[in-house]
Amino acid sequence: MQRVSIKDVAKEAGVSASTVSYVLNNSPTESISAETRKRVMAAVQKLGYVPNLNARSLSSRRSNLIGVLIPQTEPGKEFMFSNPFYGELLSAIEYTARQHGYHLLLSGTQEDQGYANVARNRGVDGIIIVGTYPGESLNELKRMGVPIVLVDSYVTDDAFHTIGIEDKEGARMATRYLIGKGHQSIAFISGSIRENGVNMKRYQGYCDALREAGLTPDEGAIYSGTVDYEYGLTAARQYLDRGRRQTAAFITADVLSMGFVKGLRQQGVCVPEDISIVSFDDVYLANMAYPSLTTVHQDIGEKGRKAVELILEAAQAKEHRHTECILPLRLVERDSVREWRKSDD
Amino acid sequence: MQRVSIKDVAKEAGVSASTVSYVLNNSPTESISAETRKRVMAAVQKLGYVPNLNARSLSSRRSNLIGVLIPQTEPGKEFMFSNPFYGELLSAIEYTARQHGYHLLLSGTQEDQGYANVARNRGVDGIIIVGTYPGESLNELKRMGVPIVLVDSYVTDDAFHTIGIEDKEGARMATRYLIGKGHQSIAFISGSIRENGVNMKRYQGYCDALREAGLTPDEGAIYSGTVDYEYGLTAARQYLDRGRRQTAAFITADVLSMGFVKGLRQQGVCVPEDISIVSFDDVYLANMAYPSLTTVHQDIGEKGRKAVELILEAAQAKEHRHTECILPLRLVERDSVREWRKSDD
DNA sequence: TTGAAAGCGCTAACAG
DNA sequence: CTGTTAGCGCTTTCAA
Repeated sequence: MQRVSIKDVAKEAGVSASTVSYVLNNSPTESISAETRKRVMAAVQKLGYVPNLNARSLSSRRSNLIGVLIPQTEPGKEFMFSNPFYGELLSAIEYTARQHGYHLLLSGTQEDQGYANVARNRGVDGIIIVGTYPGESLNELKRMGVPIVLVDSYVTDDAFHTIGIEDKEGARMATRYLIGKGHQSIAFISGSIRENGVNMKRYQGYCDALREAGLTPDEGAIYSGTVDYEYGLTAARQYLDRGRRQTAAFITADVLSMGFVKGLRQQGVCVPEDISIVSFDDVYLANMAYPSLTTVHQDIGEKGRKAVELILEAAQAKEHRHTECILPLRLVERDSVREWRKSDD
Repeated sequence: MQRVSIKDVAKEAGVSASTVSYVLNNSPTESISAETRKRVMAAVQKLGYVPNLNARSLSSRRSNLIGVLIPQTEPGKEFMFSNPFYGELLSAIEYTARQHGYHLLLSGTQEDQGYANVARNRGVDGIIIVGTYPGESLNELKRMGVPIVLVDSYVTDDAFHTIGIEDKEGARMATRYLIGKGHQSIAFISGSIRENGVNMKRYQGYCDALREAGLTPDEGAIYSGTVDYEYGLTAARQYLDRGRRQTAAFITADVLSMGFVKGLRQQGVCVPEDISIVSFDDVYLANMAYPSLTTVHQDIGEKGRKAVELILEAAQAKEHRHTECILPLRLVERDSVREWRKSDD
């Protein structure tokens, strides 16, 4: 039972409530005598007082709460984490926030009423949004006046801070790697390719790499669906149905690769013997997989950390200064690619 | 900018603030004329009013917030989700909570100050705790007077509601299955075996099954560490070091199995040819794995849903009534087990 | 260096 | 059926 309030502490310490507040907040404007401070702390200790953060944010207009919005992959589907990427990211966010004395208000996407209310409701100090959202929802949020960090979105609006990775370059790197291994026909497998989305950029990088090598991107080599294991299976089926035309695939997420590999294996097609794969993300799955996945590594932990830091900085800053942060990528070589020579065809 | 308050709405609608409050809360004690209600709703709409939940919970003592406590596997380690089980569970919790108009306050374990403060701070309406915690921390929470649901804990204290699975029976089922396939020497691989923890129960179930079959549990067949991929690798090394004495293993988590299988493969030992495995959880990993894992399936989604429902029910109830919920398990046969005959030895 | 007082935005008796 | 009033627990001028 939360019974003890600041008044109780004040009484116990023989001071006023405001004094207690000063002590607890290390108020910079007011200075408190060491003696008083000690008495107050003693009272706090004795009564086991814990400030009520709701009341605090009501009067101070700071909540020490960060709202986190994670996409619900499929509308109506309850599973937020069909991609372990989100779990890893959320972990990093939670940890960093906690280190800074912030708590997390977690929410999946609310199709009906939008997230804006949730956030306003609770007076969050900032919002971290993962993934791509319809522009309207974002506009709603924009008007809230709290810092917003977009993770992995290419929405360009100075109202938002963004944190992302070199998607295009990463895709280029992956594709070029495959080409370097002798592959001439390379599939592109991804979630939906949307404007402002990461898959669009990755698709561009993929095309760039092909063209650089004098190859022509082929419509029939594109597989696009949702970012989950199931679609990986589906893509495998499609790949087989279309006649196994490519000797390699660049797949934009490790979960997708998992499904793809599995789907192929069910039909007796082997990775990397029959088809080589370079994947993307390097979530822990990539290593667990068999064969372990050669993949474009991104620093998910850093992404989460940065996201929180951006929020915190922005909350401090007097005027809004748009910040953009791009994290580097690197290719991790594992076992899902093999050299392809003319003679293999 | 959250500028519009209940007063603004009241003014706009030409009524008092309390009337607005009544309308918005569908207050059962007060009845409002259809006319007034309409005017208020119109004003709300027009001004884009969203109630401030902090203020609301300050006066009503209900926050519509559920605290969720997820274990940080290793102290100091920032990764909350080294086991996808947590991600799946959290998804279900979040989704269910949202359907009921609740939000989630997410926190990893705070070694230093305990979670009690976090919860009290924010005045959560209930707390869902996943995993096993030191008794002292729980006692602190107990005194808070909000419903608490323990997920997967065998702490027996009427102050808490619990939701779990038939751990012992599940382990027995798994082990018996292996025995049925002709295995006489079966390893037990798990996270730390702690009092009140699930692994203790599973260990018991494992032993029971052995004894039922006239076999004797063997100290040397026990591998116990942390519930993550890395320990799976380690266990594999240990298994090999100890001379590959068992022809099968019951492993208490799919992530662990992933590591174990991988660790074995690195040394050229194959599943199920050289050793059979029955795992536990049936997270999505189990299916992705190669070979896909024969595992004890638990309904993680249901676990999350029930946890939220228990909180909600308890919050409604006038007097505390201890509730306990045990979910059933079933074995899912996949590809990680093979029949073992005498001649194979 | 401290305290009094006002108020953050909302709810909940209690009147009327 | 609706308004008045008094807080919820805290912060924050302003004065002393």
